[in-house]
Amino acid sequence: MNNSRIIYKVVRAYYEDRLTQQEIGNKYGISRIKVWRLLSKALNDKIVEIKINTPAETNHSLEQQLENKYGLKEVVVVKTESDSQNDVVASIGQAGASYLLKILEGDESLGISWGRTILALVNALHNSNLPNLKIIQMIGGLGYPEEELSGTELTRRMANALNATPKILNSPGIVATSTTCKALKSDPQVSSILKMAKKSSISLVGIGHFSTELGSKKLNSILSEKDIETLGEKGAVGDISLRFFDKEGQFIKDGINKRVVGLTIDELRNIPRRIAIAGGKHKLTTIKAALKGELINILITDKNTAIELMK
Amino acid sequence: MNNSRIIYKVVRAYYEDRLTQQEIGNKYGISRIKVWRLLSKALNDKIVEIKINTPAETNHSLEQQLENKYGLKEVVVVKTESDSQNDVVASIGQAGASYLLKILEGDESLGISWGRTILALVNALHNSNLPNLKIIQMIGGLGYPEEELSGTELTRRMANALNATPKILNSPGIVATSTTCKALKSDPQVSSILKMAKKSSISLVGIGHFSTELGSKKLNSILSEKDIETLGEKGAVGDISLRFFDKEGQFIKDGINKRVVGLTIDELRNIPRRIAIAGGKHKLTTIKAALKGELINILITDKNTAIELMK
DNA sequence: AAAAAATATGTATTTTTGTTCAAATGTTTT
DNA sequence: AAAACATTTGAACAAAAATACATATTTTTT
Repeated sequence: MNNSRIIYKVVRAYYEDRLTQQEIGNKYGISRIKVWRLLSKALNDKIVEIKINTPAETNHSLEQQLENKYGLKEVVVVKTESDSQNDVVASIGQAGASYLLKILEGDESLGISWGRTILALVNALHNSNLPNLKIIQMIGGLGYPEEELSGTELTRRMANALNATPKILNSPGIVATSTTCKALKSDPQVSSILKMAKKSSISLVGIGHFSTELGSKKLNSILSEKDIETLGEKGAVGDISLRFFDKEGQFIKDGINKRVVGLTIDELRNIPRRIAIAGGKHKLTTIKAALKGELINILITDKNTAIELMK
Repeated sequence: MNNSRIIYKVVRAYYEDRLTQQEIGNKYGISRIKVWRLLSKALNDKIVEIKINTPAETNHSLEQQLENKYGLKEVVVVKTESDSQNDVVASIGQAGASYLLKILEGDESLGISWGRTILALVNALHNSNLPNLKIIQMIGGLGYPEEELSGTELTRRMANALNATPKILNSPGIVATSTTCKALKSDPQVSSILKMAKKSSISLVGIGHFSTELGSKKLNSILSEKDIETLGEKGAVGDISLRFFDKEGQFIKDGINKRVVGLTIDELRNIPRRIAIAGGKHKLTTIKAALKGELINILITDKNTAIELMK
């Protein structure tokens, strides 16, 4: 057998099956020393890579200050490498993943929304084994389904990583007319998931930034121009699972609410532990609003945002 | 010192600095056996993770058939796990990364475009050390600059991973008027980068799929509706670095070409080694067209696409 | 505060891994 | 085809890591 093929078998046997070099040698009929040489080569050629997961450094005093100021159950403040949106998202995603793994008991329901930050969290999750945990998609599909960050994909991937059960909401997140929406909501498949979502003990959401300008690309492809206009006029600054609110965190009443397939704002607010994961400069006003409206009670954010929130 | 802090020091010392457990024990004043226990714990708690990079399996006979049929310099055909766009992109990205590392001599210029597939490639790159390599951004910034897949970000990240020199094109990829475009192109900063790009010995591009329908979201946010309409009328099926072509791979002449800050189609075609990385069902026609027009001469794709291309 | 239980630590021993060196095999040059 | 050179191989040894077991320390319970 060719070296280049056997090296992968050896590497697997050593690191995954935890056999000794001698055992591997016997198994494949090569000398122990050759096994060792293949393993060295693998390390050298980066066929195996060793990754050290340094935990995000947190800032305890800021966390407590924020908890007190806004009356939150828990706050996680991570120091970020740089202020670039990419870094911030990756860091809070990682911190969010650790936090989640820490608090999950294994026998509960977790409703999740969607977005870049949640994607980062999912990417940072280590594999775990929580077979009695349900991951529930709280909002219908948004964006393009082939995208990594579609709610469905995120739900599936998260459930996969945790070895939990995914509960997929088989519906678009927002539809053209309230009639369609009603019809969907009365569909047994959809309604059963929404019922479950409503009873979740924990929710995990991103906080969407709203602006009538370009730049809020996320929404541009989802909402019509007219929707954006009316929401803007009514003072929307952001959304959680497509429920929009103004800068005081007050819910915005609008026809759009009758076209969203997902939990209502009250149902969202009724979930006992509501984790939001959001950070970055441009989200400051929106996060503040969500806190004021008590839409969430657990916040995972970056240090800069935390400092600004304390001002 | 607290366990939870020292464990990271120990892990670093062991895996990064390659000290023995005894040496680490002496260094931090703890017993060798305790060092061992910390290391076990680290492994258990996934503070260290061991990643095995299985190379993408390739299909040699298909590769050769494609090389012959289309007269290509080289073809890489990867087997993918599933047909989902995510999987395909990740797999060809990985294969592209290996291919690139294999062919790079270390003393050349590599022009790159942008897109999801190139992002996947960059993500799959191992760190390397090619200080004499230049990574040149061939097309101005597109999409939202804070996005991971902006050309600038990709160029920077790739250069970073390879320890090469990034050459950033400080300009939008497409502008509103040909006058602006001319002005930009005459800017010394921009023109010097474009000159370098033109002389690259290798180019690495994605193949953009064009359609007048929704779904081609990539372009929707970049081109105006009018642009899309006229391109559609002229039979555009795709683009490479925003140079559009029809289903025969023939370049589409249109006013839009005077508004693109990037290499011209001829300049692109003059680069000796033109690597395209693209796959997935919906890109079939577009890839075929690019091959017919000899816009590329090296192709990295997935098995399904390869089979379809052979029909 | 004493007893019980759980957790942490260290010594001694066994097992596994890493290194050296000389012989064997393969490759290139003349 | 022989010589010169490079590469691969495995036995023997040295070094390091893993385990078992006994003891000490801390935490929890009574």
